[in-house]
Amino acid sequence: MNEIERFEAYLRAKHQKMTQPRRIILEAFLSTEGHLTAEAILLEAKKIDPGIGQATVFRTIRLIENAGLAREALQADGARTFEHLADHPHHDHLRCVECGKVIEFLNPSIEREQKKIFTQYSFEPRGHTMELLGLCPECQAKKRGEY
Amino acid sequence: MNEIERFEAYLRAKHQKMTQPRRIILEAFLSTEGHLTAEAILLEAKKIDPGIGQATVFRTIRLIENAGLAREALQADGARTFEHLADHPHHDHLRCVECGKVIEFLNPSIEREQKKIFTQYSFEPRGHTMELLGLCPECQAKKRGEY
DNA sequence: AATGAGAATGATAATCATTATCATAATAAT
DNA sequence: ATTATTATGATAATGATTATCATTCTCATT
Ligand SMILES: [Mn+2]
Ligand SMILES: [Mn+2]
Ligand SMILES: [Zn+2]
Ligand SMILES: [Zn+2]
Repeated sequence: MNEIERFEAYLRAKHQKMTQPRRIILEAFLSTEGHLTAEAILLEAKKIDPGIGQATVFRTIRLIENAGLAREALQADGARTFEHLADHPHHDHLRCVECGKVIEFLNPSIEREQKKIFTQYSFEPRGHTMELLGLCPECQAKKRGEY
Repeated sequence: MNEIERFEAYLRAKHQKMTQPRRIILEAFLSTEGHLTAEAILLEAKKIDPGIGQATVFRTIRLIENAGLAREALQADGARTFEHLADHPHHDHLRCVECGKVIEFLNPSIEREQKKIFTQYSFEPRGHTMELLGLCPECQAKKRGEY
């Protein structure tokens, strides 16, 4: 079952409707990689149909998220960003505080410890966010005056 | 050196001034525990001096943060929250997605692995955020119908 | 203690991302 | 095809944070 089909199944289960705008927004979103802002998704969707409204993008992103096809990536400054999960297993982020570069990684040992913490406090796991913040090698060089 | 003195030293180093509002806001902030929103800090500060303006609270929080006396706690919904670091070593958070309850913890093994990741990618560490999200025991009980 | 340049304050307006509203249009079950 | 229901998009509203700016406060210097 592909992403579109999964989205349709989700909507059916919720007695909601699959529509042209929703299909277009999902396609636009899936067509890109990385962390997208609602505005970026709107721009991409408008390439397919210029009539798409941004309210619909906000609404549809939430649907896609609830359908389990996307997750919110830790928001940088102003706007929230989202990343889709197609062919993209769980990972966390290492971000450069200077240039914003993002490296995705997965550390099994950390994931294991996190599970232990849920167990220790009898919490039912629902997810986690983790972002490591640092200065990337390039920005370190710039700081040193190597232009 | 206590918190107020550290704040004064920070301001002096930056050629900025210690003022009555700044002192009051810092005191109000320090007088509480937990994760405070700017508005909550304003309310606390107004108990000391009702004339304090909320713009000054926003400005002063940022100063306090840059002085290394506070950090932003992962924002829940709308408003950012801050927690002071006095007598409060580094920790991460386990939050209930239902009732918002927060448990603070520190896992040395995770901290160690995070350092390794910085090293692996040659990033100069600047910090990290981590929040585990789950359902607390009480909210699990409620979900089961035990009211 | 008085001065004065620079910095800070607080009231208010401005931003900007996200939500709410609502009249109109699209969807899907019958 | 009918129709009850839901979705859309334009627009206004919201709410947290920032910017503006005339007035007031600080503090190094006299
Ligand atoms: Mn990612
Ligand atoms: Mn905390
Ligand atoms: Zn960088
Ligand atoms: Zn709970």
